[in-house]
Order: sequence, then C-alpha cells, then structure tokens
Amino acid sequence: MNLSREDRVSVVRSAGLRVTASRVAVLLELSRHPHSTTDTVISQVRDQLGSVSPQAVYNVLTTFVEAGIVRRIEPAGSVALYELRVGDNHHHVVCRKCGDVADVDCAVGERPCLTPSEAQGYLLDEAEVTYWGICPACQAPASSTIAASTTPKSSFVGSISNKFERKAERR
Amino acid sequence: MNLSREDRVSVVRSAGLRVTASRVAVLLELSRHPHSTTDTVISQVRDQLGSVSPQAVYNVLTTFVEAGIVRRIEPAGSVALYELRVGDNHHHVVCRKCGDVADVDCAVGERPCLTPSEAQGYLLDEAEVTYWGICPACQAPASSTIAASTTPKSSFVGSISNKFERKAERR
DNA sequence: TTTTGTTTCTAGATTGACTCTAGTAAAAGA
DNA sequence: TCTTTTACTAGAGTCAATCTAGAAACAAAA
Repeated sequence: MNLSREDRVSVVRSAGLRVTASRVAVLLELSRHPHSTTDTVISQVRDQLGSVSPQAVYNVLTTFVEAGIVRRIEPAGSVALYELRVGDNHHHVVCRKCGDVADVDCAVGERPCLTPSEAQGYLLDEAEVTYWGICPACQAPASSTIAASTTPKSSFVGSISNKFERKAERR
Repeated sequence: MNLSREDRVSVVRSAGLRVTASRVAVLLELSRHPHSTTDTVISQVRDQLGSVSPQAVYNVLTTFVEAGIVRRIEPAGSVALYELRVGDNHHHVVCRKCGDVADVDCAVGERPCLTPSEAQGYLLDEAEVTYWGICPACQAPASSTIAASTTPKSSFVGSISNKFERKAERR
C-alpha cells in the first residue's frame, strides 16, 4: 500500500493537523513499511527530505498516535513500532528469532474482542493479542534468506529482552 | 503467597542453580509482590540483605527467567515486570491510568491458547493476551484510594509510552 | 582441609530509546 | 501581508538495561 501524496495530505488535514513536509513523509514511510521503528522512519524521512531532526519524527509519530491515524505497538523486547492500520483491532505475530512482525486479522474486529471470565473488577476496553512464533524465513533450516542465513547470536526463545536482530534493510 | 526460606532455597536448587543470598531474596520479593519492577526488587532485596548491586539483581532475574522459574512481562509503556507464576499461561490486565497489573486466568491453560485463522506461515507457540482497562481503584471518581486521589498528569488512554504512575509503595 | 575451577557479585562505564526545553522557523487564518 | 499558533531544531538530560574487568564466593576434587 503506497499512499499518494494527495491521500497523505488529506489524511493529515482531516485529522485536524497542519500539513508539514515531515508529516507527509512519515505517512509515506509508514504506508510503505508497516511496523517501522522510529529509527527506520527517521532515516527514510531523511532520504525523502534531506534532513529532519530525530525529535521532529518523534513528535510526528506521537501526534499521529494521539490523533488516531497511527497505531503504536510495543512487542516485548522490541522498541516501539508504528503502523497505519488503525480501527480494525487486528493483532500481531512476532518472530522470536528475527523480530519480524506481521498482521493477524481479528475474527471479531471490535475491541475488546476477548473478555475473560473474571476481570478482577477492571473495566476493560481492549484485548491485545500478540502471537509468538517463528516466521517462514527463519523456519527454513539453512536457506539463502537473510533471516535464516544469519546464525542468531542469541535466540529470543527463553532469553531476556534482546532487541532481536531485525531484518536488515527491509525497504 | 509468601514462600518459606526452605521453599525458596529448594526452588533455586532444583532449577540447577547455585543458592546465593541475593537469589533467595529475589524469590521472597517476587512471592510477596508479583509484577515487581527491577527497581522494586532491588530496593526490597537491599532491605533484606543490606547491600546488593543493581547488576546482581539484573543477573538473578535474567537467570531465573532463563531457568523458567520466573516469568518476565513487558506491557507496552512499562518497564519489565517479573512474577513467579509460570507454566499456566495466564494473562494480564493492565490499568491504563495507574499501570497496575493483575493476573487473569486463561480458560485454556496451555499455549498457544488461541490460534488465528491465518498465521501468515508463522509457526506459533504462544498467544500472549494483554487486557487493557481501568482498575477498580481508578474507577472510583474521587475516592480516598491512592490511585484515584492522584490526578494523573497524563492519562495513558491515547497517550504515548508514558511509564504510568505506578501505585506508590505497594509493599 | 586445601586446592582449583567455575560461577556470581561489584563497580563503573556505556548504550540506546526516548524526553525536555528554549529558541527559531513555518503554517494558516485574519 | 501580518499575526498568531503550531511545528521543528539542537542540545542536554533521563532512565532502563547492558557490558566489562576484577574481586569474592561457591562447590567439587585432591
């Protein structure tokens, strides 16, 4: 999914936000690469615009999340990831080896899509599901894919808070 | 749940680990306060033993998680939390206002307790569910409880990566 | 008991994501 | 075009967590 420039401008404007170069650029990057890290977004926006301060990108992402046009996820052991798909309450599956993230549709589609029998008195509004497993690339024993050819320094299974080795250069 | 000293020693030993004062002390703290942060554990262990380096506690927690006798969770926007309840695949509910965490039983009890209709080729082994809502204390409009009497500087709802205001002094 | 090898702990520096602040620049309504 | 509001830059700061080297404690063998 690659939003046109007009689409991106109108997304920003209809969220009640000023249209700036960095905001439009961040939207392009997120439409190209869902589940981007702040770091990736920064370097991609720099490629588009020449120079942008890291803080500007942090600001844009925060503003977008608060405006509801971007969703932020934080799988355990990972830095924050951002995606444009909002409002459908989909879930995610994370690879324990390489940290790759993929979307998983929610059968219900509205939150909370699950409710426990005993909620301890909490007023629930969301059930966030994170599936953990091994991605197709990392399942291949010694194939030529990037993810599988790299012997992980440490497997995420049973290990603590490593930041995965994110698939390099996913653009 | 307050494990006796003998219990704690035997938990450590039967995990194939050396019995040290800091390990036994960490277990006591986790048995008293599930969902403790590293910081809390450090100060509690210091109370017990006099002085322990932060790194020692980090080491102990990491070792315990790798040995499978402690579970580490990382709700979005929170630092790592540790608990002794392992192996029953229970879930958690997190308060958006104060960050309080409570256990929620899993109806299935084994992982993965959920499987999506389409897993994108991933080999799944776990479905981690985090329920989000408002805890009983924070629901009370202006009661005398600690959590409710403090007007949050920023609500977690719709905000980014704040670290909550964890309930002070839960010991 | 002493020795020896291994594991754990201490102390201190380091990393990395993220935040805060003050001043400057840019956007949009008047 | 002017003015007000909002966004961006630059730089320092925070904080959880990690890394490393050396000292201390543990456990098994001699």
